[in-house]
Amino acid sequence: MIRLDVTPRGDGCIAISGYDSFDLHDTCQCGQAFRWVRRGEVEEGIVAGRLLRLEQRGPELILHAPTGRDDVDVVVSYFRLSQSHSAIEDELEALDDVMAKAVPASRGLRLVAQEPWECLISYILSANNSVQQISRVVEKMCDIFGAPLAGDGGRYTARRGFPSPAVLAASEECDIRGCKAGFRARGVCEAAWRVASGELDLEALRSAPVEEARTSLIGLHGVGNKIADCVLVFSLDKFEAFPVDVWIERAVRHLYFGGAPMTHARIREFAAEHYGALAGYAQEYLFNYARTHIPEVLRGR
DNA sequence: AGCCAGGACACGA
DNA sequence: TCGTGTCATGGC
Repeated sequence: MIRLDVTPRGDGCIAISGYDSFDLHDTCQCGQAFRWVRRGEVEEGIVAGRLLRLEQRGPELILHAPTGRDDVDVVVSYFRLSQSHSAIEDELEALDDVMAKAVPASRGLRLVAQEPWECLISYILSANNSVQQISRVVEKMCDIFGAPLAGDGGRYTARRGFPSPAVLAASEECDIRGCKAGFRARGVCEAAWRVASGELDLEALRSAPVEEARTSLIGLHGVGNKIADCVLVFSLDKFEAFPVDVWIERAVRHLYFGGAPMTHARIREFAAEHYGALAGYAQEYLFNYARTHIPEVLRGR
């Protein structure tokens, strides 16, 4: 547990400092969450219906024009700033020579605590899709179905909050398709029905055992192992999960097994055994590393 | 023009 | 239980 310093400043900003290893841009732009927009040095995002505008200046994280005093709490818990992240990075780096390269390449990359509902829908939209396109579809859904932001009054952005389960449950599948969701629209609607009706309680999954939570998620149309694992790691604090996508598959095969073909099941098995409770963190460093170093990876380092 | 993207699913062998 | 075609959409 880390003690943070929170300092209100004359210009209306609030400065947060005292956290250890944290890189704002890497964390916001790595593709784990889809609503962060980089505007110069400022990262603009919407969390819990609040507009957050953040800037990292050396050891300080500046929160621009907070709309309420508990914006700080949202920022701290979303980025897990009270957590000692360098301890996790140290442990991973010491684990093997792949991590010894992957971690320094993205030092300060955090696993953010997304809201489970937004995370679930975002990742249903991620199936066979690109980060860029996922972001575009999510933003369009917010434009059409989302509520205006509390407190902002349109001063800084015209963006809206993520649509509630009730609103999406009341929408038509063809309207979701209109946001360019494609074949994923059915899964979005079905998830909305199940959550809005109370049949699926996402918050309750946070305190459930991993396997139980995974089984509940996989019961949804359009949610298989990979997407379930993303929801588990990125929003339900199940850091032992290890989402295997095309990039992770390449990274594990080429960096650990000499390029030999492997099933996803075998990769997940390897991750559980090799990374244990830190698998989710390892996965995020590998994902970034593979995406930025993939030519070397494919050429055999 | 074709291949790929933070996959899942139904189908057939 | 394993592979394979299919599903929208857009960027490269």
